[in-house]
Parts: sequence; structure tokens; C-alpha cells
Amino acid sequence: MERPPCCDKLNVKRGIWPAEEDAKILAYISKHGAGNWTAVPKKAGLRRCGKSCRLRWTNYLRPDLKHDSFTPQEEEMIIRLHAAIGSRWAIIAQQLPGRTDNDVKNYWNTKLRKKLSDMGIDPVTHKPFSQILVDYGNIGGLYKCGNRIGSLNRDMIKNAFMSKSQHLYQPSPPPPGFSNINSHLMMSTTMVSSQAESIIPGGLLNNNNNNNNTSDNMIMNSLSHYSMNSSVDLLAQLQAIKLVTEASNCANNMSAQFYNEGSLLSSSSLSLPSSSSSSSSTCSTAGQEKSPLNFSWQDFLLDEDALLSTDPQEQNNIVEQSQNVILLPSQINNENNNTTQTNNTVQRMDYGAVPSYEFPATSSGASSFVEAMIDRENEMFPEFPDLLEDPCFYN
DNA sequence: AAGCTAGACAACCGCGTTCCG
DNA sequence: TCGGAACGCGGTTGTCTAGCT
Repeated sequence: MERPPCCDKLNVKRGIWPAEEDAKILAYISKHGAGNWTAVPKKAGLRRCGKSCRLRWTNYLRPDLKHDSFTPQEEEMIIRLHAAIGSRWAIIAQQLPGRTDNDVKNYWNTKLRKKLSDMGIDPVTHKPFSQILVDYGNIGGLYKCGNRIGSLNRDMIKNAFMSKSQHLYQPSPPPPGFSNINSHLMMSTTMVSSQAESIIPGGLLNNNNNNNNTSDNMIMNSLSHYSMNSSVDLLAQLQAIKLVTEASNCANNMSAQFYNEGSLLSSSSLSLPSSSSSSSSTCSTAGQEKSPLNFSWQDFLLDEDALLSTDPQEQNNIVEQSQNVILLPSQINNENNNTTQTNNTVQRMDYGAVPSYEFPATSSGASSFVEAMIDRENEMFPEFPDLLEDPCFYN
């Protein structure tokens, strides 16, 4: 059934807010406080929709908002949270004081998404493009000039080659200067994605809980804890929360085939709890994209027996263990700075069956890990002139 | 100088959820 | 318990501006 408009659109002003209207809103809210937005236009003497007034206040006029550019730390936080929970901008914004969901969303859409793409990482799934191509099972066709795979564009193919080259070197020790912070991001983000995908088919954050603890509440609790204790890995917590809160649900519904065969199930072949129908339609997270193939991302699964456990103590153990196994890029840098290691590498990714990798620090002085990745990618270019000179990339 | 394009960001829209009588 | 109003959220569109041709 069609809804009536929230206000009379014919008599309502739209578009840019002039300073006088801002002043009216500010004057009204300073006197009466924010709220009851449908009444605000009339009481404040504005010909605006109440919804529009609320948006203007929450996204622009609120005194606690930052209006300067995003810091590298904020950038890093957004990427990590997006990898973990997808485009739930309101939740992400709550972790960034002074930022609104609109700010974060715009920043993601205009800057970060492109940055990740340029690094060879699909910003939707947080998987390397190369892995997506492998998922399609047709990467060999790429070597033909002018070939196109589905909707993949030239940049994606180029990036896929770059990251494919990296992928081919893993998990065996990479050549000097090749396994890098870029690789680390790919690994960490894709591990998050793949684990969530494998554990919770059909989406990373289905609200298919049957108790009073909603996923969002769990996320927020985790984020609050993270804010207080930055040494605890947020993504690991999120994963652990997912394991604990949803493994039991899934365990009741998943067929034994899922575990026995160790293959990723398509969402259509799996029945989630009935309440899953209420899951957010806007959660376009890493876990949603389904590979049509049995794919080696399962190599990065946590121990499956542990997932099936319904013992609260065991689940707590999972949480505790997962908090200590992923090293964030920023932590890599810290560790590099603080360690006595002489080869400028750190051992990480001790994640269940996942082998350890070495990640030499970038030689640049990049201030954010994204910049560091781009710097490293630039450093890599001369090492693979053949790929870069391939006319396929520039058709 | 004019036109075009891409980037940045403000604002809008539709829909799901929550609140409240 | 139900229904309508209000609110919140994510996706999309519109507008402005800087840079390029």
C-alpha cells in the first residue's frame, strides 16, 4: 500500500539550506531541544519537511560534529568495520565521534571504495579481485587480449592480475618485497569475509537470533569494548560474536553435509531459522556473495568442531582465542617498531589452520595503512614490468 | 573563456522499525 | 493487540566546484 507523503510536498521548500534557515533551526533547538521533528518546521517558522529539518540538524548543524577531513585512523576504522559488518553506516559512525552515517557513507563511496579497488580488493566483498576471478573459475581466459569477464572492467582485471600474482605466491614464502601490508589487508579482510560466509551462509549479519540479544546489540557491545581497549582486535571479536551467537542457530539448521564436505553452501541450499526473513535488506556485506564453486576460502575457517559447540565455556574460549590471532595493519607497524627482529618482518595470521605469513613493512612513511598499501603497490610495479606493459590492460 | 568531467558532499526518498495511544 | 505516527537508516540523486581540454 502506498504511503502518504510525510508532508505536503507542494508547499514545502527543498534543496540547499540558507544560513537564515539554519539559524532558525538552531534557535529552535537551543530553546526546545531536538525531537518531535514534525512540529519543528511550524514552530521554527520554516517551510520545510520535518524530516528534512531532522536531517539538516543531525548531519550538519549538530554542535558536536566534526567538519574536517577524515584522519587515517578513522579511515582505517571504517574499512575494518565495513569488512566486518558491511554498509551499516549508523553503527560505523557511532564508533567515530563527530561523524554521521552520511559522512561515513559519502566518504566510503567517494574515497575508500576507490582506494580498495585500486589496491585490487573488491570493496563489497573485501576479497582480492583475483580470488573473485578464481571463484568464477575462468581466470585463464584473461590472458586473451580484449577478453572481458562479465562486468569486470579493465581496472579490476588489472588489479586482479596484480593480486593474482600475490595469490600465486601464497601461502609459500613470498619473494622479497612482495608479500606486504597489501597482502596482509587482503588476508585479514578476506579471512573475515570467508569465515563469516562459511559460518553464516546468507549474510554476515542476519538478524536471525531468537533471544533478546540482537546482533546489533552484540556488535555495539563489542565496539564499546573495543573503544575502551584498542589492543583487542575488533574484527576478531565480531567474528567471535558471530560464532557464539549464530553457530547454535545454524547448527540446528545446517545439514551435516555442510561440515562433512567442507564446502560452501549456496544460500539457496541452506535453511536458516525462520526469523532470518527479517534480516536487514541493506546488509551488503562480505558474506553475501556466494561462490558457485567449492572454494579454498574454507581453508581459513576456524576449527569446525569448535563452531558446533554449544558449550558456553567452549564458546568463551573461541572468543578469547580469536581476540589474539589477527594482527591489524596498524599493529603490524607497532610491532615492527617495537620488536627486536632484524629482518623487518613479523609472524602473523596464526589463525587455526592458516599458515603464518611474513609481512615486511613498507619502506614508505605512509601515515595510514591504506596509504601504506598504495605505496607498497607502487613499489611493486617495477618488479613486474611484463604485467604492466601488457597491452591488454590498456585497451 | 567556455564547455566538459569527475569528485565531494548535501539533501532527498522509500522503507523498515519503534513508539505510543 | 493493533494501527498510525514518528523516527532511523541506507541507497540514490542533485548541486556545487575544481581541474582539465
